[in-house]
Amino acid sequence: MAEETLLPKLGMEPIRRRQLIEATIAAIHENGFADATLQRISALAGVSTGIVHHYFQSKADLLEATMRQLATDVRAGAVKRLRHAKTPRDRVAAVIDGNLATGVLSPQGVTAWLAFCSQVHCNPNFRRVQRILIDRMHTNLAHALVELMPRKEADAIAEGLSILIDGLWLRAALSDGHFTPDAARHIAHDWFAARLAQAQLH
Amino acid sequence: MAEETLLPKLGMEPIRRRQLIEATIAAIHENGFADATLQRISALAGVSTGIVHHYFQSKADLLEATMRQLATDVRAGAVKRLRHAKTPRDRVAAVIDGNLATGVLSPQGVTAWLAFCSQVHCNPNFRRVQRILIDRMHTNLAHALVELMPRKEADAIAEGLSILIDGLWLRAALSDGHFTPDAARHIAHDWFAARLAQAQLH
DNA sequence: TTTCATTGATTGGCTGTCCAATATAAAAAG
DNA sequence: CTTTTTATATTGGACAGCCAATCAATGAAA
Repeated sequence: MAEETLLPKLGMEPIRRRQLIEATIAAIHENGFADATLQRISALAGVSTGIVHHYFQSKADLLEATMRQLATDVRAGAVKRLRHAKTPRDRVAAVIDGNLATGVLSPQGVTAWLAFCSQVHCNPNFRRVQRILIDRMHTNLAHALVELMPRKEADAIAEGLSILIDGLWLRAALSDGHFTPDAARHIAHDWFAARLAQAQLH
Repeated sequence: MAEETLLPKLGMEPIRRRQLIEATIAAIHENGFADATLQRISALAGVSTGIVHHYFQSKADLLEATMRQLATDVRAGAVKRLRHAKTPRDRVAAVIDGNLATGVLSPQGVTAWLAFCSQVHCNPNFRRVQRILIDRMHTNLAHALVELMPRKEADAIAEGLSILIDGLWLRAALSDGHFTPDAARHIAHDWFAARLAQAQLH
């Protein structure tokens, strides 16, 4: 897509890798996982088909790198916000807002992530990436909540909240733009507040 | 899969269609959407490859019929339970239990459904099927809740609950069996109770 | 010169689709 | 109760087309 006017012929690797990963996400968004061929991907990236195997071992390698990139981007949003959080409630809010940030919930990103999720069962590498992301989200939430309530309850609420966030991702992918990140965050905060209020009654 | 000992040579259509749809679900579960080829599907069904085009116009037709079948099965679970529900709360419980019934949350079923969802953006037919299912779930929930609170709040809770249920489906697909339908229903009921309690405070 | 970057044609394999050939059960005719 | 006819059911191979992967050749910077 982006045409570099100058031609830096050395150190192209990180540039091309990122370019191809972006193109892979776009191709999955447009054609679906099954029809995201190397031809379409390299065309979207504005390079020849042969170049893919110069920077990635195989198509599977490119796909795995793409999923890793998506996971890293999501994770970065939460980590950034967690640094400025003081109270346990702040930290829960940081996880919610990080995982449902506007950049994270882009139509292309969520569609691609969903496609990778649908392959988790038959691809151990995909499963590992997905597992790590979910586990870290759960850990962050549970660590914050355990300061407010017994461990058992904290775990239960952390699990429920992470599932709700998953549902919001899914809805964002399915409604493709007509469901704003703002609305998603509002729903998550709302339901968490209700659940927390009930937990602190007894 | 199932071998019919007698050979009824007439009226095979409904039998074969169901057989191929089941095999499609199994193939997606085992190989993923992209590698669920007609060869694998027909092999799983125990028939030749040519027979697919005798009962379905094309592979796309078979896939669409498969997604429709999954949607119909889910819907049937909710409709059945709704008939015996008297109070608004009963009806909400019916929707929750119907959409998260043990049969509905089978590993094969949720994996296949998730795969279809990942194609929703680039396939209008898939999008239509998915839309109808979500809309009906929302309508059922909202109709029940509007008897307990103002329409605006009822809509909000209906939307949140349907998103939570989506998240539970997703989690069931990703954890592939290690997440029981019982646990899913418990989480849904729990969070709904908390949200309802908060809504009725003012 | 040497090394990295890039191209585009080629290859072998697998895909969905189509189709002629065959088998079987039901219906019709003798 | 046969025999013939008809319609349905099923097979497996042929076909063109597309795929990922490979590679020899070329271009450009160091």
